[in-house]
Amino acid sequence: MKYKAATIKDIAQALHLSTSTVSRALRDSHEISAATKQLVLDHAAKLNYHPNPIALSLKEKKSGSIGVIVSEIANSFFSQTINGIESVANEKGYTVIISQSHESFEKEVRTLHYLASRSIDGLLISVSSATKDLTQLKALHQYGFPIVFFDRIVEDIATHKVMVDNFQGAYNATMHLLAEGYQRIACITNSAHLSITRERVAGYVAALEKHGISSHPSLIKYCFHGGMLLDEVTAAVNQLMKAKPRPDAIFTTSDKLTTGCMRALKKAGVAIPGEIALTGFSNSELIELLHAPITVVRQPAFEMGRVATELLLQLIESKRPVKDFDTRILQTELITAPEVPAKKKGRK
Amino acid sequence: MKYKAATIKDIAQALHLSTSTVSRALRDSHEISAATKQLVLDHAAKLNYHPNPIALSLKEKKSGSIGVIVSEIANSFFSQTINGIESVANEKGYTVIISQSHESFEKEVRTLHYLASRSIDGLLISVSSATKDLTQLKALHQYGFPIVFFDRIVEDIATHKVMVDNFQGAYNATMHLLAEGYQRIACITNSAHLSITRERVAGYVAALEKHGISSHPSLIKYCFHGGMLLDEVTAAVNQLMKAKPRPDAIFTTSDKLTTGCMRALKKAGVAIPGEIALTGFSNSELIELLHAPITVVRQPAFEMGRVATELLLQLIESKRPVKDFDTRILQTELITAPEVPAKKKGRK
DNA sequence: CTGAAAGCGCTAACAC
DNA sequence: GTGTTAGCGCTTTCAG
Repeated sequence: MKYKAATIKDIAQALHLSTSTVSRALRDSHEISAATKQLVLDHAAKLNYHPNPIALSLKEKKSGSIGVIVSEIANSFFSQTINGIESVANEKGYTVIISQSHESFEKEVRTLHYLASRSIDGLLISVSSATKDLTQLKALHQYGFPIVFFDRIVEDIATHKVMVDNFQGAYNATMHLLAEGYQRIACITNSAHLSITRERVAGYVAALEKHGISSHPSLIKYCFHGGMLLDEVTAAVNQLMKAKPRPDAIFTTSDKLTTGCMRALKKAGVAIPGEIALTGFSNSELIELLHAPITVVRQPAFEMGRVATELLLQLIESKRPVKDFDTRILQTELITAPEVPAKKKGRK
Repeated sequence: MKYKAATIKDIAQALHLSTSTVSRALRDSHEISAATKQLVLDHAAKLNYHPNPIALSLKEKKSGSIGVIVSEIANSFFSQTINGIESVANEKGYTVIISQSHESFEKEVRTLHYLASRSIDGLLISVSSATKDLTQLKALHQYGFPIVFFDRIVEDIATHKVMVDNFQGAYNATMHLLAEGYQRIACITNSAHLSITRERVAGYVAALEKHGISSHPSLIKYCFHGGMLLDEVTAAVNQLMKAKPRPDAIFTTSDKLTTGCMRALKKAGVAIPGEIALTGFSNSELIELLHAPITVVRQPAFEMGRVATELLLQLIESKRPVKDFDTRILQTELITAPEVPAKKKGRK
């Protein structure tokens, strides 16, 4: 059962005009008499006429929609980013088509093809933790297809990029743990493929070194699936718990890892912050309600979405090929948990 | 800068064939010789040809996309539902266009027009808490436009609907509180416009009555914005805290209200479950990590998304007008929190 | 087996 | 000021 919309032709026939006259009247062209315009407008209203965007797209060779690929919308960081994306896109009359990769490379590629074939005008993407092969993205990019990366950047594709100062965010978080007296700080992080992983781990290592502590590879755990699989995080946590001497704190580099880690610690019966402290990246709004209201690194997600979308639309609407690309770095915020007296330990 | 895709015409010219032959070859028509087919297919591959979906849509008068309107994707329940929707839609080759109403009626109407004008083939909607005027939805529905309601149903529009047994879910939650010995149970709920509000409140009242307790209007607080505004929830909580005698438990009827209530109680310095117990609808995965791991009513969100989408596609693909509509009722699950000894009080 | 032509809804030269 | 025509990419009669 189909909804049959009124077309310009319907109006033209009813009014004994040509379609072009109607079209022009509708677009308020100066070469149409006021009388005719009124006639057309009235009839259009009566028929509840709406231009068919598909026909328009065919003609203009643009669809008015942009694609977004994130790993998971059920993730505070991404849903906040999407809100930012949506706010700019709607403002400018674009539709947003959201797709999830669920941290699977295969799903990402499929989605990519799908979106590209759905004739979107541009793409915003935060690559999956499993993405190591960039063939598809590069091909698309080489065709001149507008792409903007956000959060999880791909370094060797030259286009606009938006991210936070990952190094600094991780550095601050680790420094915070050090300042509280923790000394043996482990790190649970995402797939090593990701730019954010490298940068965040570097920040963590730098903070340790600043305190004269050398990082230990066995205390850095990479989760290939970025915490999508709880088992992976649990395994990492359990290994850390068995290390001798046992770490007294953990730094996690993403939302999913932070909550996954809490879950694993809870299951293992390890108290936070009593037995081990935890600090990590997270944009979850429930953090303050958690059993252990930990200190978190918060990213300006909404802002990131806005900026990325502005850059993308700029790319899309540019008349000539853009050759000069921006990399926008936003700042993170360290939201410190209320002091838990029992937490202090060690020297200092 | 635009990506110029190959068209059937390009292939036809290169091969000195007509566009219709190419078109047929591509669709593997039986009336094309194997040789020609091979020729066309090879060349199509070489040119990385992909049919233009917009041209197809124009012709077929269907876009292959469905619209979804929810209040907020940054809400566990809705993001899980969307995953369910996506899974069915992708399986069947449909694109999902997600829009948020942010619990605003104006935004919802704007979105509705927008989606309708973007020529989506059908709509899945969970109305906003502020929706009281159904003119737009009814108009769309009367034109024969396929719509399926989920979660927040609109009763007087005859189409497929998917929801949980709200009455039973609320009843079970309230009975759980009663069984634990709480007697003066308040209720913080959504806008009174919503079907789910009425049903959940009814379940709550029925449970109380089952225990010979009559419900008291002053203990039922309606939040018009469904918890989108924390102030609204805070005000409700504060009023309840001032009631004499003070309630010993609160039942909340949605995700946003449940967490909002926890936030408000925390700010007011009221301990859960020490000073007041809390139970409510929630699909958040962080519940078990909360300071007070409360008992929650969980909805089969993913499943709800799947079912709703199946019904919608059925509507879309039906040859003749559907007159026989389903209302699918799914069951909720009561996830009880681990016993906190201090919680028991009162008789029983 | 293949081609020519029309049409989906709309806009934009190009007439008159 | 208004009409005619062509064309966006594709499918589909209708002819050969």
